[in-house]
Amino acid sequence: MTIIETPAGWPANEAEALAVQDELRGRVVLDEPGPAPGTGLVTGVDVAYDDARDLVAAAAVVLDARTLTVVEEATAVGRVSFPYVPGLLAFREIPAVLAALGALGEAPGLVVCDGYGQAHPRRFGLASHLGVLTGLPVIGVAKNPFTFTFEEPAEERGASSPLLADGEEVGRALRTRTAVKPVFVSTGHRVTLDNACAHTLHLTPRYRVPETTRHADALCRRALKEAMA
DNA sequence: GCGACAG
DNA sequence: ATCTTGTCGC
Repeated sequence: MTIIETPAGWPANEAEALAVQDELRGRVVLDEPGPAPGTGLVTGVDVAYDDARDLVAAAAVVLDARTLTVVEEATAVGRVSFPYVPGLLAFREIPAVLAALGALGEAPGLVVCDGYGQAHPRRFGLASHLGVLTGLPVIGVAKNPFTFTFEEPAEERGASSPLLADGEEVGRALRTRTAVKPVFVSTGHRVTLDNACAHTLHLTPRYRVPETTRHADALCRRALKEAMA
């Protein structure tokens, strides 16, 4: 369990955060296919909060992409560095996520995070921001549609429908379990949307949300409780 | 202007 | 995200 340090020059308010998104947005890479699904390593990251005590805990869980077994885990705890503001989630989560990723003893491979990447009001959600700062391939799998409207995908697992913004497909509502509410996939950095959806399906052999986020979610909650005790 | 809004 | 009991289902 390492300590989270807020990066120097981290935005102190919404105006500064918006300026940072504007500045970094152009560094996103969208023309790389990304790693092949089912090969190499896949790392899930997630963050838990206790705003009353100003505490935050993050977890990074590395899985073997082929077997979906846990290969390594890392956690980090510290103080909250930004409030939750829709559209600025990255500024709240990234310091913690970077600390957890940095505590790993090996390269994370593909990173899967909760939230959006390109499917974002300014095309620079958490997954894209994390990708630009780390240089790693990153995708975002969100549990809620945020501000996007979408057509209900067919009932079968694997069915999807586009998330549109200005007529462009910035993400997909993807059914990972038959007859169950879809998840919302978008690419963050160095991965194609098709590939991001393929990865998401590989990571959901049994539950609606990816194994990576299930492990990371459980671990960061555990880390937060330990930090309080 | 008001409400909605990833986690 | 988080506050929270029981409950239906595989």
